[in-house]
Amino acid sequence: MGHRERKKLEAWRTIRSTALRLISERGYDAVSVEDIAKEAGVSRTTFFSYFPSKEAVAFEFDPQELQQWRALVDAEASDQPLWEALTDLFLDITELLPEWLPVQKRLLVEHPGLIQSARGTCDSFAPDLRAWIARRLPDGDDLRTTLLLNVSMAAFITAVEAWDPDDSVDTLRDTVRTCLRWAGAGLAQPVG
Amino acid sequence: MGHRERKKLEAWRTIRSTALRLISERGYDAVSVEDIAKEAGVSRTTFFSYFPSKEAVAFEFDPQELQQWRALVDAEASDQPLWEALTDLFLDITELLPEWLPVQKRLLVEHPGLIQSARGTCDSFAPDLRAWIARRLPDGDDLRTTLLLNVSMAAFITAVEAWDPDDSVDTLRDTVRTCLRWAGAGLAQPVG
DNA sequence: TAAATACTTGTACTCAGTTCAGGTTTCGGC
DNA sequence: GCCGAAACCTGAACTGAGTACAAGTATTTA
Repeated sequence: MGHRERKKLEAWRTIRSTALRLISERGYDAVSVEDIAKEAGVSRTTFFSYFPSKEAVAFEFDPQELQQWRALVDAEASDQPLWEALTDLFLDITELLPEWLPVQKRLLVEHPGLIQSARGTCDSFAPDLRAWIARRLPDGDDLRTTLLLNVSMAAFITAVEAWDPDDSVDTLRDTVRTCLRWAGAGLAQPVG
Repeated sequence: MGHRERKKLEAWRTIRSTALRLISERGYDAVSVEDIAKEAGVSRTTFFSYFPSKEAVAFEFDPQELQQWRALVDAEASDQPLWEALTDLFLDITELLPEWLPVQKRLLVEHPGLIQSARGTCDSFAPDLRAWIARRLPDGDDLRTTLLLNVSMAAFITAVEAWDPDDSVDTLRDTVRTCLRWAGAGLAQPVG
């Protein structure tokens, strides 16, 4: 990892942590992009070269962690059934972001309007997941692929929504497992 | 329906149709709120008293149609199993918005960034649907209720995403039925 | 060391969204 | 029909997000 790349990641993390700290302290609306940039020792222009929007800075994935997760997806070659393997990939995601997750969740609780952009976070890993599902499904059934992707994400998001950030991340993982299991078993059935 | 209420609905519809027309003609980014307001014969301030944002004007439900759908939900008392009844409620939604749906879908195809706010449209009926589900589920199982809501919406959205706006709305309905059936049967199972 | 390339910065701009004070329209009671 | 209250519309002025760009600085490669 060259000097340049290292500095870039460092800057990314400085901006993100500064942003989440300020927002936790003062609330989302009371913090401007200019505040964040100034506090992170960077210009407003540079802020927008790292993050496409103010909302993104709160929810986007750490580039390195995302890369690690992508490697896991590519390497996934277990003999588990599709849905179980998919569940594990979502559990992997929760492993990658234990640091900021409680802060982000608290932010969401206080500011429900941000849920939309929090969901947008999924866009960063959805394409990889979609390709992975398509690979494991018989010949190009696009509708089924998209449905598996969207429904599994919905189950995942449901678990995150239901999770109390004051509880441990393990609690979240249990809920993720439950939601994915229920969705996999079929929601038309009574609880089983 | 008093004079006041009627005028308000009329203004709402004028603004919406003007907005969708201009956006179809020139593209989303090339139309400003000021353009829409001017063309609709109303002030910018008034625009924002009808719609919370520029994105909302393209996707929000017609208040009257939403009210009609709510009446359907409240009246729903068939002896169908939960998941079938839920499917019908989603099909009812597609019945309410045949007029603008193709335009909206074309807008989404050309401008994928708007998908987030299109999903936000669901927020207008989600609470009603949630209450309906909770009523039909054994004692306050919040997690299960939310999961049913989120997964059924995900299946619905999948169908809309997969739908080609040049096809008939009946095609969309078929896809909605398919997606809901698959999700209800359990996605861990092979296609059935 | 020098040229090419990537990154940062300040400036200036557009436009979404909010606030507010004042004017206009509609409504209910008489 | 008349009048006061309430709802509604409007223009003006403001904040702050996001973009474009030209000039400067650091990094890489040869």
